[in-house]
Amino acid sequence: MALDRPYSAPARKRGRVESHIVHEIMIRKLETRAPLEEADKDMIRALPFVQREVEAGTYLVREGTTPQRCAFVLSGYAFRQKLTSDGARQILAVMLPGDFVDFQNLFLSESDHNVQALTRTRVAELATGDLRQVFLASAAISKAINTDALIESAIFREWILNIGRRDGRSRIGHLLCEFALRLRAAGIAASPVYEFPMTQEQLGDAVGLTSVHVSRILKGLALEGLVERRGRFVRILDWEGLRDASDFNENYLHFRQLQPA
Amino acid sequence: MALDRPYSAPARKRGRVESHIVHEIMIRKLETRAPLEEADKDMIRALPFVQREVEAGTYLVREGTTPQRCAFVLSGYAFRQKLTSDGARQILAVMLPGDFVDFQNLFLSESDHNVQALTRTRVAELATGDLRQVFLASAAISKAINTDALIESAIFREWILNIGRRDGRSRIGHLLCEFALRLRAAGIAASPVYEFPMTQEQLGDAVGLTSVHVSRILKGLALEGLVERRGRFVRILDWEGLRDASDFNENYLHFRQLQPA
DNA sequence: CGGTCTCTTGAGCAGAGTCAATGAACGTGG
DNA sequence: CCACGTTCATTGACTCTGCTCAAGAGACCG
Repeated sequence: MALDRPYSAPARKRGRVESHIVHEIMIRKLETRAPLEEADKDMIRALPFVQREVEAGTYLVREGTTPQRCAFVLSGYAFRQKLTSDGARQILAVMLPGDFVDFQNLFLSESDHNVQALTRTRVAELATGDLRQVFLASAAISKAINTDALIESAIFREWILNIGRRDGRSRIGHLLCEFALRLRAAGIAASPVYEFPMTQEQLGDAVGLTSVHVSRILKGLALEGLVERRGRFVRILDWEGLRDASDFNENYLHFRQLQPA
Repeated sequence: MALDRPYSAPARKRGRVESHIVHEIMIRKLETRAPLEEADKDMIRALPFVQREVEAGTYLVREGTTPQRCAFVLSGYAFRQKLTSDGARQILAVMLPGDFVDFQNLFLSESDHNVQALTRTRVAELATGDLRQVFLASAAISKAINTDALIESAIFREWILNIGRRDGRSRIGHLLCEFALRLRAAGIAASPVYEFPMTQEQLGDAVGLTSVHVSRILKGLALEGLVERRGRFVRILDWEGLRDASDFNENYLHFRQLQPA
């Protein structure tokens, strides 16, 4: 499989994000999860990191290992993945620019799944130990990190429902709706009608279908005028129609998740 | 459906756990997630709670509401659940005695799923606001709560893999293996070979199958000598055999999850 | 411009669903 | 303590969604 590249892919120089900007992007992300004081922000600004660009397929976390670094996605996409013993792959989550990859492992000794780059991806890597320290040192940051992990959990739950109880057409549509809204929330796409680079095999691995069946479903959705297909990109044409066809309700994404007091 | 009882089922008096014991049980649970200082334990001991026993089917959390109380399971079982628009139910998680029900909603304003009692269940209910306060006041407690939520996330991920990429027989077997180990870890069953009270419809809703098909699969597993069936209980007879047939690997349960430093 | 991925399409198959009817188990009230 | 109603489990017959296998066509990249 083309996605099985070794861990240390060559870092690239181009596209590098200015160092102090990286910290501000991280802070902006955490502030969407919980309000931060200036002192909290300074703790984030003090975190050292290494920036690198990795090829599609590069492993960022391997199942069974203890992650020493936590990547923060600057550009490109990454995904969580796990295999059955007979080699079937299930994609568990997709991470967009502005997502921290490894809050899920922050206090667990061994990762229970793999994380790979979906496309060529630029990440800033923090030391997991540093992250644990700021978690323990600041109540506001621990709240933000915890909230972020809880929102990812909410998405896991919706995926269980999606895969367990919806038919193929709804599953695919639901996934596309989710990406559209998350891309918009991350400031990557201006409208909910957008496109996303994933092969049909990857789409299938994310919703528990084969690539052959995904191809047929996408063809059907295109014939209905709901989506448009161009290579490994899918574009949503009719947001309302796709949302209705997919039983999609955005509540689980918790865009307005801050609890009252 | 018999499970649709109103929120406030009558509380019962019998089986009541002595009040100070409840706090110690909570502390013991949190200590399996992170070490606590005496000061942390005292904060837990200071938390007021209400004890009540609810019938099977009673809702502990409703989707779309803001939970004001967080239940802690003293005896019996509870489960998370979510419905599609055409009424199909997916069970997302099962909670055992010693589990906190609502860390998943601690910092989210609206619950994205329902929680119901699976059997008659005794719970201690804490005020969500109190819990948030101790989270913010103690780094050790916030670490314990966060770790607990991360382990539940790890189980969500495994369920996505289970439902998305395993056949019916493995799905059911996998679920039974998981319960066996979690029951043992919770000190409820002495060996991994134990039984669990769930109807076949509930089993099906947990793994994305119909009750009819679950019935056929259980019959098959019984014929193979892997499990024994008695009414709504299933008992594992051949642990090794079932584990192999189910592609089960306990790593995702993170029984030894405490990270080094 | 050749090789490798990816996508498409057909044909046949099978795992799981649906519908329906019967039987067993259980809890409760008379 | 028995009768009854309800819930749960079982089984058969039939259907269908989604899988497998396979071949060929694009598309993309170096």
